Amino acid sequence: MEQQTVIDKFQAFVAAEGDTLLRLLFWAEQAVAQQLLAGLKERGYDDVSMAELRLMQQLCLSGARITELAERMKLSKQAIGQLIDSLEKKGLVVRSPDPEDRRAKTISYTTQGYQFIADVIDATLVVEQTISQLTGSENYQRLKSSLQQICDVQ
Amino acid sequence: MEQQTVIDKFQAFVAAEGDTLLRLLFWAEQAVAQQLLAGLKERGYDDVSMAELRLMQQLCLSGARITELAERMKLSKQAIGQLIDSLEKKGLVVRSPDPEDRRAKTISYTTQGYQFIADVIDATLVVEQTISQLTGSENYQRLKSSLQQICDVQ
DNA sequence: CTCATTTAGTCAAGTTACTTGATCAAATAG
DNA sequence: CTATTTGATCAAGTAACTTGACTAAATGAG
Repeated sequence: MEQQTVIDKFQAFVAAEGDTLLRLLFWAEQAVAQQLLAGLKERGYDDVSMAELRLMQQLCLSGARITELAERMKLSKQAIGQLIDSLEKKGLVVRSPDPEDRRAKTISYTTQGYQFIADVIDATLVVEQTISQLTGSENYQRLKSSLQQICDVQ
Repeated sequence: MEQQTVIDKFQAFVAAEGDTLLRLLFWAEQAVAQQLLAGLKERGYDDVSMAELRLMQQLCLSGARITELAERMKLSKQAIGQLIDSLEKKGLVVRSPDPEDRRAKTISYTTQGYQFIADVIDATLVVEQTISQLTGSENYQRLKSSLQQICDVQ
């Protein structure tokens, strides 16, 4: 009976507050990722994983060295190296020697990789517009800025 | 130069719209998960993974049979079975024969599992309160309901 | 009632997305 | 100029899944 109250407590919490923030974030991310992957499939890409996609995006936004990518994505250099291997095999990126540091390598898009990223942006715009219409654009802006605030804490 | 415009386009999008919704969801979830795991560590739990934690929560909210848990969590029955194995080894749940169906098994918390879930609820409340103060409680409610809307589409 | 089918769960093996530890060569600091 | 740090890689291990094959129990149709 002490035990039952614990479950009751949680269920009452869920009833009152709606689902847990963490669960909502998890499922919302799953849903949006699914929509984006579907959009990419329509555009002819069906063998790129979310991990690879995240790296392709990060490559747009920050430096092109493995060490920097690892820092930004909060992963080990080895993890990034493996993802680069995979993207290289798929013909989306290439490693080339860094002119400023002979230990380092610069990661850059192939022509095919640029096309891919263009399609990702396109598909992303569609997904974001759909969701903006769903929530209302005012709520959508607020949603994004609240999420940004949560990220900024770390 | 055609290629450069693609990156420019994305960077312009990011500059104008803030980060991508998907990236924000990803990083926000990471941040909140980290806070919750830290809270659980303070309460003496340091060997429970997020996958296990999600299952422990789901067990509160819906039926206790592997098949139903698999449906709710959108995972295979085998995946749930493996997580149950692991949670059983940690002493948090037990399998017992289902009285209504001799093929089936009922998953229930051990005493230790109930205590764990009570601590999860406690830690969750702290995390949610912290974030609610960060965003403002009005924004926080809007955030949750927008996320719920996004989840409901699927 | 019986036989065919579906359903609940498990076993085994494979994949993805990571991790840690060791190593090597190049850069940098004292 | 030597000692240390840094950028990347090799190798091996783990977590969190997946698919496919299987068993036993439930169900439904004739």
